[in-house]
Amino acid sequence: MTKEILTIRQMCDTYNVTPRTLRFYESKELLFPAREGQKRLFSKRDRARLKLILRGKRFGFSLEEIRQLLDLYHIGDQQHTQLSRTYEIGRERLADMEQRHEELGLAIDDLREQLKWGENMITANAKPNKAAE
Amino acid sequence: MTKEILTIRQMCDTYNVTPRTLRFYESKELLFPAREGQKRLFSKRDRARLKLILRGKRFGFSLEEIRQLLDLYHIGDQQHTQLSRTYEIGRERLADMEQRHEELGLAIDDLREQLKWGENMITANAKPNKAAE
DNA sequence: CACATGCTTGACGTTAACGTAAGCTGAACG
DNA sequence: CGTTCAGCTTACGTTAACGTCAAGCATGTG
Repeated sequence: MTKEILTIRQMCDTYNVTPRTLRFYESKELLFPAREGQKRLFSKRDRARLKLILRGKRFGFSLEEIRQLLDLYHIGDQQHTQLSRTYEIGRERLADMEQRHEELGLAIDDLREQLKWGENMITANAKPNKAAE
Repeated sequence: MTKEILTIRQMCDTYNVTPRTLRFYESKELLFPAREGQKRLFSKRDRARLKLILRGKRFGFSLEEIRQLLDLYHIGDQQHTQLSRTYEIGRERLADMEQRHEELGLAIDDLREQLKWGENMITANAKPNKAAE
């Protein structure tokens, strides 16, 4: 069974981030580790949130955008202040992500094409000079 | 037929960026507009590059990463200094993008699930309180 | 001609997302 | 008991990607 509670260092090693980063996320209200005296303790929920944060970052979302998404994911836990507003934000983000997903697919196709080109250029060194400026 | 050459303002209006941004990209060697006296003139190729830049940004790539990709796209035009190195970078980026594409797909599914949840919570106001800490 | 318009080049300011260094605390160890 | 270690807070530093003036040409217009 995976350990229930992790120290900051264990978190860092597990998710490959620095202590500074975790404290920073806490200061920005993306994480809410418990305290044992001074020390931060990270629960399973904190880890889930961190995973979402890191994933969001890979997609180019800002921490502020990610925070809103996190609120959405933990919609059950919070007081449902402005719940429908939060929900609305979620719909928007989802649409955005779908858009990006599609664009990214196209970009990948493009790049693949381009790399085929490059392959030719390397194996054969033919450069037909298609068109002058 | 779309106009061949655009001024900086026309570029800005077309692609919804500021002059500062275009000059900045030039200073970073992402764009190479021609000059008529002092003034910058943006060709079709510049526009293509700008489109790629903006697309790359949406995927969370840094300008430096994007510059490398652009080099790749214009691999035919450049002197092929370190051509195979450039090619290699392209392969890496491609793999990276494929990875993100997949992750993004998963994230979208997750978020969709989550939003179903939220929908329940709004229509019916039932909150079963699944598990205590 | 005066002046507005559009573009130019500096150069300093700003925000996000941390990095880094200084100095304090509390448990643990020889 | 001294110190080593892990973690804490406070605070200034840094980088990327522009924003925001300031001041200077060129060109057209009343």
